[in-house]
Amino acid sequence: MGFLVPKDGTFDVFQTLECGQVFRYQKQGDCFTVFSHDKKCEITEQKDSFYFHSNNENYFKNYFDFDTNYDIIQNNVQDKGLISSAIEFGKGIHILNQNASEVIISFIISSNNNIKRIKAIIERMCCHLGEKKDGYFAFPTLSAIAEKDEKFFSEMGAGYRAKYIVNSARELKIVNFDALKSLSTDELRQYLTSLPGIGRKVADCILLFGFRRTEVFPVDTWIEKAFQDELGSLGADKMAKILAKRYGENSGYVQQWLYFYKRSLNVSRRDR
DNA sequence: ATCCAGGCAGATG
DNA sequence: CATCTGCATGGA
Repeated sequence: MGFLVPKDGTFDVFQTLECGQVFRYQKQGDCFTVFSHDKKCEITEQKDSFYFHSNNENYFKNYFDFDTNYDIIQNNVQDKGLISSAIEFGKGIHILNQNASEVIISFIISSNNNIKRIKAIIERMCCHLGEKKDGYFAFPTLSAIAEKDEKFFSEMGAGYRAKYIVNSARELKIVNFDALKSLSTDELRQYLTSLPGIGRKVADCILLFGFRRTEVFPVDTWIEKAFQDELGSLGADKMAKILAKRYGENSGYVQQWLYFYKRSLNVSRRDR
């Protein structure tokens, strides 16, 4: 139950998992374990290939997005300077094809929070509320979340976001996600921002990571600082519109390269 | 002790 | 429309 991906420079498991798009993974030595919804995958780095081991091989072949040609995208982004440095630094990043409801709940938790704590909150939620699998817990379903109350998620450490998690889940559990996927990006952003705890930035992360809308450019505190010299102190919202227009369909990729680059230079390795 | 972390909601000009 | 403030929590 496994497959090999050769190290040809177009994919790197460390960069892909550490670039901030996913929170539910672990690293032990040269082995990564990733969880998506109710599924698990172990990735071992070998001399000249990555070995993927899972009971859901096809799911993770799609999850890790091996059908996108990242060389072409990188060549199409012709910026010099900062962007090209960021691409060189993170050229093995793939944008994952994640479970949409997991992304929504995870990024509600992410707001005004740090990655280490986001991961801990999500892990506790899975242990207490997720379906028990063989040796791990699934991400909680929207229905399971909706049955709990605000106090429960406060006890998970979610802070003031506890009520956002419950109330958004209670709305989302009756939503047809196939219908959401058929909406335009602007329509889908408008719907997402109507949910409690979801503003422009969280919505853009959900659009990119949960619905693969690569024409959005999420602007968080790191990205905002990276562009303040050039664009000044607009708000994050205006900056997101300007950058999405500038980079078009490549926005999401450029954003990930930049985020990973800037954050890696400023965050110690222990803070993960 | 103050600031910051993948910001948002609500109140007020 | 824009700007301002409070907010849970924990690490630096």
